[in-house]
Amino acid sequence: MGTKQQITERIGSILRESKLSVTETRTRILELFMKSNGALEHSDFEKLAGQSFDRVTVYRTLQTFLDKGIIHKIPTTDTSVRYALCKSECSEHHHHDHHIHFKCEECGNTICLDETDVPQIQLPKGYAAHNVEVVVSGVCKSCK
Amino acid sequence: MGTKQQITERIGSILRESKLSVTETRTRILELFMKSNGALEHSDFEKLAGQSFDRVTVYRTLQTFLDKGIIHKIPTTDTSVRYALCKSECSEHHHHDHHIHFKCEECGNTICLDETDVPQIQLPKGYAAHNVEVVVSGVCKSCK
DNA sequence: TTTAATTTGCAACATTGTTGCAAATTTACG
DNA sequence: CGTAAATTTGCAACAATGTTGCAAATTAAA
Repeated sequence: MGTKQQITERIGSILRESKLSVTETRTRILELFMKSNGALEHSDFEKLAGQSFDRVTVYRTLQTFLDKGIIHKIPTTDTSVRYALCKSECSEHHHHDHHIHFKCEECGNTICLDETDVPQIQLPKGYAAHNVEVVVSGVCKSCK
Repeated sequence: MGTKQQITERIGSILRESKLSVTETRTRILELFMKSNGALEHSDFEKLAGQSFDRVTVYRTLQTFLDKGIIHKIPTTDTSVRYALCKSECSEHHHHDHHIHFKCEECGNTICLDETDVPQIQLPKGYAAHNVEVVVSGVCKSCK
């Protein structure tokens, strides 16, 4: 994980690479992503950070991070939107988010399984696939 | 598809099998599901049916249909929730929804691909899978 | 350090989802 | 068929979530 110093350093370079100003809100939101071992949704930021974040700023920050390829969305069957950090090989124009997601039914956590391959899907004739999203639900390592 | 008469008949038996009263709202919502060749979200009902549905009734009807296994949800990366009709073999306690979903980037439609198998996913050690959701996005037959 | 560009926070608003309750509709049953 | 019981609906009121414009604050550039 690294020292607090190193994390701050890493966050700074992520933001600078994306040509974004290094601000307190952005730094703290990225810290929360790095500390959490799973996906976060909008309401988590207000909870995790107390009253200190303005709702609007969180919405705009997450949207900016999405645009720059710093985070990605994870599909859900409810109205919440979950976000997770992209790996370092991702950038605004080049994504390597080809991994599956796992949602634990016990702890509710959603994590990215980077080691697990996305399966090939044999579609019916006439369909062209651009992207495959896989979300497996079950019981995770820690909850077993 | 069948005549209007036959559809009404079919809807009646779906509702009776689930021990639900056959009401006008429920009948019309099921009709919309049957006529549409894809998944519907909440706002579609207000659009498709003009002003005639009360918002609250639509929410409650969809929740009831979910509870009874008449419809199922489809994962999305936005805040909307998409619903589609289950096949006839589904019921409150016994689901056969093991199919993948396809979202067309052109027409925006989401459909169930019943013929296509859900892939086996090889999870890391320590994870137990109960359910696998797959959503493929790309271009559908009609838009090609 | 000063200026220009970016970001933030507030207010106000729009949309989406929920709850309680009385009126209306549907079902069950004589 | 007609009545009583059960279910469903619609309204009002509210709660939660997401959006926009704009002035003040912060950050970057010189």
